[in-house]
Amino acid sequence: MDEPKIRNMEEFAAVSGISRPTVSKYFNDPGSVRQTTRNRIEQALERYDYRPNIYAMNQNRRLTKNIGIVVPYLADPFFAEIARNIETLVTEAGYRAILMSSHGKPQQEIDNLESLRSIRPAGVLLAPLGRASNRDALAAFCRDVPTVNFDCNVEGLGEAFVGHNNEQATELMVEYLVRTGEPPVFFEMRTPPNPNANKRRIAYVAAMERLGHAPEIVQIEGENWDFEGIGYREGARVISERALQSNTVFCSNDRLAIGFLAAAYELGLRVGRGEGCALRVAGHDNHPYSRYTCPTLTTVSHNYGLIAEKSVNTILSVIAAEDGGGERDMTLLDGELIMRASA
Amino acid sequence: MDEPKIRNMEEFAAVSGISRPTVSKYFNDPGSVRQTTRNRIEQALERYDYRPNIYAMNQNRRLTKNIGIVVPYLADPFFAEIARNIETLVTEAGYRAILMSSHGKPQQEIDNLESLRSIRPAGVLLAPLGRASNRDALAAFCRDVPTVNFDCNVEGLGEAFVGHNNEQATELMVEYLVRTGEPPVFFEMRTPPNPNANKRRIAYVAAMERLGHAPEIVQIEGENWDFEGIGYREGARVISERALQSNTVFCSNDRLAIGFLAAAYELGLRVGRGEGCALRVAGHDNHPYSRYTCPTLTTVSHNYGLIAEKSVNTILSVIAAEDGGGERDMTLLDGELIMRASA
DNA sequence: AGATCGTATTTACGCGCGTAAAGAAATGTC
DNA sequence: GACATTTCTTTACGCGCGTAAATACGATCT
Repeated sequence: MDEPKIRNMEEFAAVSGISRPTVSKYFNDPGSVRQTTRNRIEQALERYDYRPNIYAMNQNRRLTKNIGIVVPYLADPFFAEIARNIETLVTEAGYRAILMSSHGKPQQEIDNLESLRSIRPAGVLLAPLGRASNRDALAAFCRDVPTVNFDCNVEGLGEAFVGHNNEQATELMVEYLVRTGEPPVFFEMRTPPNPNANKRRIAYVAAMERLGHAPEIVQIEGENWDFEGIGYREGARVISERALQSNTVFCSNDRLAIGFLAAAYELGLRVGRGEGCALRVAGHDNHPYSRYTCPTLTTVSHNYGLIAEKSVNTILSVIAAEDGGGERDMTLLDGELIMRASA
Repeated sequence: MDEPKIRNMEEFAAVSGISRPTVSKYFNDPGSVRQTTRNRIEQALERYDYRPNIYAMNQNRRLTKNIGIVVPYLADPFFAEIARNIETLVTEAGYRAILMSSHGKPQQEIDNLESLRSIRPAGVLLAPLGRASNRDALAAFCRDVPTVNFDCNVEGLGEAFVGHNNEQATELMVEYLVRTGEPPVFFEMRTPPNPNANKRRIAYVAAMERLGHAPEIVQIEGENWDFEGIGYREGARVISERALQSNTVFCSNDRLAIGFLAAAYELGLRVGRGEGCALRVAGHDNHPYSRYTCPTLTTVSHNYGLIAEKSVNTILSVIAAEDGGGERDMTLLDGELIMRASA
């Protein structure tokens, strides 16, 4: 890096011996200029410290190089993990990732999208809150900005949906639990914030009936995203009231299961599949903390990597296609049984 | 909202009956125009859907309204929680928060700062990785951009530091543990990624000596940010090798403790302070998951709210002051003992 | 009523870059 | 070597807004 500070593309073009429009072309797509000129530019880039002004660029470009990522709750390591995967892929594709969390609040979700709208992103990857989401506002946003919906499906939202195959995954677990012990009861919130929960309940019922067992569902109260707290409180209640019709509990998600396990521990119930165990508990999601529960949690894993990859590829191709045309395609990725100690 | 789309500030100024420069002034600071003109602008704002182009604004403004937030590891709910607090305050102050995670990787930390630099933020709130950070690169960034360093102190970095009082907090816990049972051994990583760990070890030694006990430190191997995994693996080793000189273990942080508790559970050790318990385990941080461990984790809490508040206030005043002048001031916020079941 | 002060308006320029058009130069083809 | 083709240069304009300077206006005060 030399001393003379480069102030703008004009000056940089001068020192690299190339015209400004060509330099501009290079920055928009390095492959669009001849190899020899590209070399000259890149040599100059090593000698001088210059980067195009991002605001001036985006002001005039029809499409920015920004991709928004909106998740419902970043303090949940599950979403943090998916977001991390997506962010990496987005960056590798040469885009700038803007990560936003709705913190479980519908208004924040709207605000995030409005904020994104003002930076004119090329595309957005959106994991909606679900039940609490303002559908109309989301739909209005998706009409204006290319959007791929992931994790939590909202009918008709965005150009595509990429998510977890709740049916397959639930069936996998039910089958396993039935095969290895008492048929499970299903433990969930009465009004889950996320529609995945509904899919899982329905799949549970279907799987149980298919296997010739009567489905039993325990629906607990709780309104917010403090799933562990809800699982703990209601788990303790359900256990002490002996409201469980089976010694096997299939929680709608790992966070509820984490709370449930804490409650079981506190009440002195031994959880696991060996003798001497009073209860089997299973979860769903393969949450980052599920391997450190006591006992470690048997669960069904999302395919984190593939969900991220497919989501990013989809939004990139939508951006490249420039039209919102075509069907809204849906991709469901299969889950995998993670056998640990709790069931 | 009426039909005629407003395309720019010129048109908006026309329909609101105010000159464009005055409208510009309004958007930069609504309080800087007369009440009557302000009313007229805000009336027009309700009738027409207009927002200034963010890129054109930032291109010319000397200072943008962006504030960067960089944390070492967002998949850690501890940082997610602090980030959430900070983000909220930044937004309330009328700034746009740009949240970035270094994912535990020094190169990513540099990349984040470089990326931030290109959007010319008014200020940055930086929680560095710590030991692995590239000090020179961070320092170079802080020379150019007003920065407040938080959580993990790097000597001389930024205009100020806001963080947790590790000395006070550690002493609090040591005193409690000594008072209620056997003096604790200190369980930590030999080469912790974060300098807070060093402060805690030193404070532990000092507190033990002050109370007339010989400090005992167990240093375990492990290089990355998978603290639970390290605590689990090494906790299991230490327990089975009977390498602990006390029945009381004070873990350097909650994530290690979470792993340790999982190991103890698996090995059949009962943790807690009642009779029949083989071990007491304490942590440090009041990690969001520490209330759901088995048993629930006794720990020392950060003052999340105050750390966020003080950090944001500091960066705002640095931005307002426009100079990097003055001392680098340090704020340490006291921790609070969180008594739960594990110790 | 005139003087005074705080605001608003008018005019004008600049920011750094995208992009279009026309012509020049380099490259590839036979 | 002549030609077609690709790529670069030159020139020029526009994007939407910040901001400065000079001027005009209105409210307030004496």
